[in-house]
Amino acid sequence: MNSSRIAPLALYQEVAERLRQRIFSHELKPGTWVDEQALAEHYGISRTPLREALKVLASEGLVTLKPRRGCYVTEISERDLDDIFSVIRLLEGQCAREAAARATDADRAELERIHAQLEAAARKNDINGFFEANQAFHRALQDIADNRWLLQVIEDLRKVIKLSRHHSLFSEGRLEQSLSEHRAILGALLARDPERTELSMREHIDSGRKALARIAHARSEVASA
Amino acid sequence: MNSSRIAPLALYQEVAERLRQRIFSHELKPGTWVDEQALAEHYGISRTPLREALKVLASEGLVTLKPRRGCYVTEISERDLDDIFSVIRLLEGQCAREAAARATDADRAELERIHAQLEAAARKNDINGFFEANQAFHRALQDIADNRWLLQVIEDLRKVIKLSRHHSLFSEGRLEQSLSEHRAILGALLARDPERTELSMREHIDSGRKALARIAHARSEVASA
DNA sequence: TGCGATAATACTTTATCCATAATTATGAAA
DNA sequence: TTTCATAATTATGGATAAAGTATTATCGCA
Repeated sequence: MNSSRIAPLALYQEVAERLRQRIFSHELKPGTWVDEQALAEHYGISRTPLREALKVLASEGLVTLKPRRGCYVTEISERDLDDIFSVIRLLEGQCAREAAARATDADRAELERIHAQLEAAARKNDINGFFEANQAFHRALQDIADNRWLLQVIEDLRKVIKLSRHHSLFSEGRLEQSLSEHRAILGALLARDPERTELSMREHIDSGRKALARIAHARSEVASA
Repeated sequence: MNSSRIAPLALYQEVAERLRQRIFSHELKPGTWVDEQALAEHYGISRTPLREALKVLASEGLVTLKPRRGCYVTEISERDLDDIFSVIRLLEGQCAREAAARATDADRAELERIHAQLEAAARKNDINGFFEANQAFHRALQDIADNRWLLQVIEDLRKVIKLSRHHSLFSEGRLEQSLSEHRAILGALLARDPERTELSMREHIDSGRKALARIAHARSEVASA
């Protein structure tokens, strides 16, 4: 990313971003109460920008504001994950379809370049590298689809998914599976087949959900053992 | 709606709702600057809850906050409308599909009851009544689909559409057309055909977009004359 | 011993004040 | 006369303080 910021972002935005990180890293656990006063002291700021940040996070669904009761980190159930994935599947599918329909030759070349990074990371079993390239690929598709409202909605929902603890790429064999799904998506797109691109993407998302469910299942097995 | 509120909503929520109304009614026009100080005085409150309300509206996309530059009512282009409708079409389509798959007999009866109100309003050429029944129908479908994340996203996008000035039902012949589309949706749903229900809904949304475009076109004709 | 009421404490909420940054207007110089 | 620079004014963004409400704990009465 670009660390040089033209428009110096407001304090509440800075705070919102830091809180997102802490929530995603589960330093702030789902269901726990957010102590405004302690947080404000911790960051060395007053409670005003902190509260504004919490309003933003609330409308992103990351925290839940209970009037007169304070602020709690949102808890995401398996049911929620099912619901969210069923929406993302639609949206990213549409994204892929649009991208396939609109991609220029330059776009296609860029996607192939990113996919090559994905292949390379997979060969080295470099999970972080794979994760990065994966994100880049999806972001590139969104850029090509060029619909800022579609993008916005996907981003918001993806943030919520991040609340769930696990990283599906750590699931056994998930990396190889994800790679082959990406090959299918790219193949369909390069073949200029929007319909097939959309279907491949939907399968990819569905498969991501299943990987996440496997981890959750494995964890609950361990917990009850 | 239920006017008896158990949890007394916070002031910033009250303010946010009032501002939404003023934005939707175009008392606050798209593109115009929002004068915090004047608004706070107008409502007889301090700037703090007002600022919190603006943060909420900003994340709904109704206003745009420019750092150190203040707050502006979002302007929606025809391009934006195209983009937003293409997303809503997907989401409401999915909603309809899910509803068709899950509806109980009681649900079906309720939908028929609401549809009857729609027919009645159309016969009386009661645009407000039609509008209300229409909203009720879509809301009922969302309730049956029972996916709070899907619902949330649809609501947010619908709010943004409301920013555009016009009411598509005022378009010539739109009321009858909308009614017949609703008949198709209900028919498919009662026939327990999720696929056809989804397609009917998509056509309904597309047709709504076209009606809106006709109005915008007619307005620009008038303006240039 | 249990339940209810009252009081106290703590946290959310709102208001006021202050500082900083941006924009506009005016004056001077070219 | 036009442009650039500087100063002043205005609005945003942050902090602190005060008030109101909710919850919890303790005490008294049944």
